[in-house]
Formats: sequence, C-alpha cells, structure tokens
Amino acid sequence: MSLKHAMLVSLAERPASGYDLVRRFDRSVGYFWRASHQQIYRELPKLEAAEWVSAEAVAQTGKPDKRVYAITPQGRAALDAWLARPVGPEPVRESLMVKVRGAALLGVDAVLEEIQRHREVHADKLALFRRIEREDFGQGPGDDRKTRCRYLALRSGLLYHESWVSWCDEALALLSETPPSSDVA
Amino acid sequence: MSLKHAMLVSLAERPASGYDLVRRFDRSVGYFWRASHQQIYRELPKLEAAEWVSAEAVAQTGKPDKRVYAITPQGRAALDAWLARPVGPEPVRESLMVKVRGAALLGVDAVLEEIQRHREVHADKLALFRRIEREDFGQGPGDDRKTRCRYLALRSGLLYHESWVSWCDEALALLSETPPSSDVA
DNA sequence: ACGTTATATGCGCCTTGTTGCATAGTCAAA
DNA sequence: TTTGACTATGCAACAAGGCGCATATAACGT
Repeated sequence: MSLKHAMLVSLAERPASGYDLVRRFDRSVGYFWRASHQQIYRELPKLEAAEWVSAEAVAQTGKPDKRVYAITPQGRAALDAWLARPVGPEPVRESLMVKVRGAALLGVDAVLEEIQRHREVHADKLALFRRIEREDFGQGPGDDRKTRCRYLALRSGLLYHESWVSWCDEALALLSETPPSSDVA
Repeated sequence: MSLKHAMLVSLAERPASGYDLVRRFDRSVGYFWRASHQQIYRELPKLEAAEWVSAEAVAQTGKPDKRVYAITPQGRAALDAWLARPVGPEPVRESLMVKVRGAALLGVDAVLEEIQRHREVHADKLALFRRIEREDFGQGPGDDRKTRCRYLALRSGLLYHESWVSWCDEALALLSETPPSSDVA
C-alpha cells in the first residue's frame, strides 16, 4: 500500500495538517498519486496509531483549529524500509483500451469522442509539465540529489502524457479515415 | 467500473468459460486490464444475475465440467451504453515516483535497484509488443476496423513501455553519477 | 441578511482489489 | 507411485478506494 507512504514522504518534506496534505495531493504529490480528502483524513489516525506520525493541535485565530502532523523517527524508519522493499510496476488498467477493443465490435463513433477527450486532458497536463520544466529546470536537471529527483519525477509525468498524446493522434488519424469493411458486427 | 465491461468485451468476441477468461486476462485483455481469477469468478454470477451473459453447462470428458458464458442482447446494449459514456483517463498512481520523491530525502541507493528492476520489466513487455507488431502488423495497421483497433491497442502498450524504458535510462544515468551535495537529510 | 469561498475535519456505505486457502479430476513424467 | 502441471471452480477476510453527506468558523462581497 502506497497511500500511507506517499503521505509519509510528503510529511517528511515538511509537517502539514490534513488540509495541507489534501492540497498537496491536488498538486505536487498528486501528479503521481491521486487521493481524495476522505482517504487522507481516514489514514491520518492510522498513521498516528502506528506512531509513524505525531500530531499537534494548533489553535488559530480567524480560522478553525487544526492538527499539524509530523513524521516520527519510527515513521522515517518505516519509510526507509518501504523504499528498500521491491515492488513491481503498477498493474495496467486502461479502460480506454477496453473501449477500443469494444469499438472493434460495436462501432467506432462513441470511442472517437472519448479519444478526443483524453487527448485534451493529456495535452493540458503535458503543457503544464512543460511549463514547469521550462520555469524550474531551464538550466538542466540541477546538481544536487533533491533537485534531480524532483526533475526526474517531472520528466516521468512529461513522458507519460507525451506518449498518450502521440497515441491519441495516431488513433484519431487511423480511425477517422473511415475504415471500409466490416461496419456491422 | 470496467472489469465487468472488459469481461463483456471479451465475451462479445467469443463465448468462454471462467477459466478461458482467466487465461485471456493473462494475455490479450490483460495487456490493458489486469484481473485475478478470484475477481473474474466473482463477477461472473453478477453478470449472469444482471442477464448480461447467459451460462451453459458443458460436460467434458477427461476434464472437469465447465460453464460456458456468452453475452446476451442486454449485455451488448449495456456494453454499447458504456462505450458511449464518457470517462476520463485513469487516475495516476505510480508508487515508483513516490519512491523517487522519497529518495530525494532518504538516499538514492535502494531506489536505483528499484528503477533497474522496473526497466527490465518494461523492456521485456516492450520486446514482446514489438515482436507482435512485427509478426501481426509488419505490413502496417491493416484496412478494416477490427484490425486497426487491435493495432492501436498494441501501439498504446508499445508507446507506454517505450516511454518507461526511456525514463528509467534517464533516471539511472542521472542518479548514478553520484550527485554531490546534500547526502544526508 | 445571505450566499460564496476558503479553511478544517470527518462518517458511512458500497464497490473493487488482494491474499490466502480449498477442492477435485486428468495426465504425464520421474 | 507419487509428484507436479493443467483444467476448472470457488470462498472468506481484509485492504483500498469511491461517492455522498455532514459540520463548523470566518472572511468577503452584494
């Protein structure tokens, strides 16, 4: 399970309230690991029970009070152990490809729109990542470990969305030039 | 939910027993949607209850009896409806990237091995997909819709693993040339 | 006064996915 | 003759994730 560890990594970078974590999972961390706020709030007590994080109540003026979580030495050890524990690539689950297979039998029209939609989403992400690359890494991947790791994570997202956009273009081209035979399954 | 629909697509191609489906999900369908045999056997009665598939007991000699499932007209309609229902790209969940982020803080060594392992897995898949492309599509993507859809699904897997291999190479190169500063967090 | 947005936190139910275990027949090799 | 591989099917328990709903405070505009 990685949500716990994704949260640990984020808390190792710096302490945060549940709400802070939610926002990080909507941006930076979220580029690699999606999580809803319900999931995050549900995990926090578990992390605390395992003593991987400690919580501190913080009173605020003008805003509701919050609980700020920080990673503990045990948490750091658990994170270390997890980093060393080999896991394979995530299992593939691409519903769009299931649809493409379905389109072979049932017709291509609905799926063409779907591919178009996917293209837009991936192109948007790609533009975002390219912008970040230009702004933060215009001079290259940097010298120290931290920066290079950040750079590589970014590159991974960039390559991912790039390859999706390529595929969508290929697919739209190939499926729009109305393939002749076998129109009815 | 796509497992049901992935199974429907497969059954629409041709009828199958649970066991047949399991094998398809270890090969062809499994390239885009992973499922364990437990999952598949659990879904089958549900599909039957929804009358999306019909089952027929088939006695065999030399082997245990089996139940062969076929898609029903209702199933086909449900599949059609699902094809038309827009869904976004799958949410990203890359534990390796979480680890890379962790490596920024805790050290890079464990993660280097992990990246190496991932590279091997993706390179193997890539080789497989390239072989299939050569053998089945040496003359191009084909003329009819069915063939083109198969081709595109293959291409998607190919591009996916290709981009992973590229990333792994980039990462291994960048992280092995021992980045100097900030070795202790 | 009233709605909206942002901060801040959660519960409950249901579905999906993983892990481990279980059964039972056939066939071929060791 | 036992061992393992293949065919064929499942259950139970648990972990993880999705979806809907709920509750407060406080700032800010209208």
